[in-house]
Amino acid sequence: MTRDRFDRTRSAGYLANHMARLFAQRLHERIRPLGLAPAQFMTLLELWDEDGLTQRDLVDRLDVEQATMANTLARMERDGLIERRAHEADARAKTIHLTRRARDLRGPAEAAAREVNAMAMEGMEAAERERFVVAIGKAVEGLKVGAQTDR
Amino acid sequence: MTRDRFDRTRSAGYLANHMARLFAQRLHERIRPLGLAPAQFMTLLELWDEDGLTQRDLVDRLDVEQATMANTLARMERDGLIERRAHEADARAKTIHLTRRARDLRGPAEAAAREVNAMAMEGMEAAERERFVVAIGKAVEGLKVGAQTDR
DNA sequence: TAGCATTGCATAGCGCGCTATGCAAGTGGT
DNA sequence: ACCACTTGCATAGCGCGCTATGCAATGCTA
Repeated sequence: MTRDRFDRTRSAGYLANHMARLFAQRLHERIRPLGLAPAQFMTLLELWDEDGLTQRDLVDRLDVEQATMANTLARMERDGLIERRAHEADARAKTIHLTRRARDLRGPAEAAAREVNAMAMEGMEAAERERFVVAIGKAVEGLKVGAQTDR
Repeated sequence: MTRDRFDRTRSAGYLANHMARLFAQRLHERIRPLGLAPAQFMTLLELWDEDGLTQRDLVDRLDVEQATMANTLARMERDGLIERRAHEADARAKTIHLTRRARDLRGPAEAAAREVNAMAMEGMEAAERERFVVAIGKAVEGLKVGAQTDR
């Protein structure tokens, strides 16, 4: 018996990838004039809320690998968005602090992100948007559970 | 007046990025044993359906940049998944053909993808899953419309 | 307190998005 | 036939995911 052909246009995974690429493109073209890239914006969202976090804190909150965050922070430091200072109690760690420049970008950058979110959900009613966000959350949970736990 | 704080856990764009990373991770860990990476699998989905496409065809169907596809195809050729032959009518173009090895991977690779999709939608009812896929489609449309058209 | 495991971070290497370029081959208009 | 425009592809360079390593600082425990 022949299996159904795999239809990428109905595959949640394929669609999720496509959607995420488009989100990143629309966001990037709007925040590039500010000197920002998507992962930097994501990182700033945390730091705008709470300054002085460690790399470890950011890794935990944003769910990326430590090496990924290390590189993103290196680019942000290079671009004058953050400074790293010695941690008070732990000589291994460093605390991350925003520069004036980074602080000033909050308004325009968040506005850009809201704009992109609005574009994406333009064709949905309020209740539909709500369900959409909830559903993505469920998918995230389902996919997290399946992570390799054996390390 | 102070704007609402931007809450990433309720931002469609942030969630979309997170979900897509998780989808890619789960898929990759399942198809890595087959010698495949996610973008290669995506490309194979088209070629399993129709062999002998050109790079241009793949770019149009999968909505990635030409340069991205060129690199993905180079890796696939290096890994013995495809061969490129001279196009019959156009000396600039090449047609892409699957190797035996690539053809044989269809079953296990598609099974892996179905498995990951199932994980993601485990916590949803049938109707909810349907709405989810439809909603992602709407988001894709909304985000595509906003693409820079001025080139 | 000496020794070992854990933790925080950096770095190398690779997949895969993107933009920007460049070249050769095809096409259309005069 | 010629020239300009377009089209198909390759390449360089960069952002940002990932795994795998390595090192120094910390913590735990015998």
